[in-house]
Amino acid sequence: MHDVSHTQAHTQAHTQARPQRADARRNYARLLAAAEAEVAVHGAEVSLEQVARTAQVGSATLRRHFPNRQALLSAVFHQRIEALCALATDLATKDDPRTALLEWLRALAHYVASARGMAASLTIAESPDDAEHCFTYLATAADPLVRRAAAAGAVRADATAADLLTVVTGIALATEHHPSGAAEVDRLLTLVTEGLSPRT
Amino acid sequence: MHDVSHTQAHTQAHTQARPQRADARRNYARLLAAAEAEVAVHGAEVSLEQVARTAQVGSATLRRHFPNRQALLSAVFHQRIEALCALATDLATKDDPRTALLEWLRALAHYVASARGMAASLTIAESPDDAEHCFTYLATAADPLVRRAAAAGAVRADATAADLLTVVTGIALATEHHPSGAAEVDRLLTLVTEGLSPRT
DNA sequence: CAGACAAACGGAGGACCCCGCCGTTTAGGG
DNA sequence: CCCTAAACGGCGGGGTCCTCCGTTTGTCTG
Repeated sequence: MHDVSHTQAHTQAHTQARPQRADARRNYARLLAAAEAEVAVHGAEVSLEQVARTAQVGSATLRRHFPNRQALLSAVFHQRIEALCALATDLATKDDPRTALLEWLRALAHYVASARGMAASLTIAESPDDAEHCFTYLATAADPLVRRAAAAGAVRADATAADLLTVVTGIALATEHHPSGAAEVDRLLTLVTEGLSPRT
Repeated sequence: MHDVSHTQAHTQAHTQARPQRADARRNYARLLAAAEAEVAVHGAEVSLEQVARTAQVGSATLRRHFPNRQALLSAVFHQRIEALCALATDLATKDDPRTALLEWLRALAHYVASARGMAASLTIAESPDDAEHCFTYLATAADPLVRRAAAAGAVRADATAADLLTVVTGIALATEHHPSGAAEVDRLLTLVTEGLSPRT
């Protein structure tokens, strides 16, 4: 199935010994580098034409490697997503459940606030079959962390990893155009973890 | 000066308070009606051309009445904003501080979740001089409510009305493309008001 | 080493959008 | 009934997204 080439192209930034031509690999790398630079400046609504131009590549080539905007964004943020997943599995073994979860949430907030467009890319579900969608990827990685915290009574039992993810990305989205920036995100995160108005 | 409808007064207060020509008023009304319909379908990223087309009006006429996208969105959501402000002042006198605030937050969440594009329009600060920007408008209206709750110890002292507003709109933004919709927003709101992980 | 063939490329072009300009229409006061 | 300023809207330039399609080029094979 043609999906093989796509999956390979997107997620396999590390292992690429596949039936792909050398020039294709080269262009993929140029596109990814250009996309990182452009997204860092313009966020998730970056002009795809501009990315192709920066990479000195035809616009059709970009679309061949990344069929839609979300695919490009996923690739751009893939390393950061991976790092967060690794941190989640790491924290799941150490520390006490509550501080582990909080530390992870804070790391997530930091990433999402500092990388322009990352929060937006976590909310968009563009392709119907997004088994590899960044959001679910992160959610499944964080799930054990949340379950463990729930078991210890550190979070409400009905709170899922997806919920926490949604709240954090939401805060980032709402503060993105906001000048104060990352500091604001951190403040709001503590606000919601402690509770806006907890029952006495 | 302010004899005209509220919606009109809001957008045109700073440009001109003079009596408009009859055709201008008529076109304004048509544009607003068209915008409400289109925004309800396509959200905040609605095509301005499409709005003008639906209103059977030239695109320049739209730009004359609404100099930028945010102005149009502000007008579209003005009634809802007004209603929320009225509710805020109403609740500020009745009920106990905490339930009053919570009720208002819930009402806000409901509005923002049901009206497509409203959350987005609350985050965008397009024009530099937006003293009448919807967000600040709402924030000042909610401020007494928050202060009263803070005085009663129902919210953290460092939480401002703008903070609560940001959190709620953020949740709405993060769940907008999400199929589950308004129910999800409500769930997440209780989650953050109670606290994701309050200290024991 | 020299084809051959599929993989990959990139330009062109259509559809749409935002935006400003500017000539034309028309409402409404004198 | 005019006259003027307010209001209108068409047009064109520049941009993006996206698709098609002819051309180049890597790579595999004989």
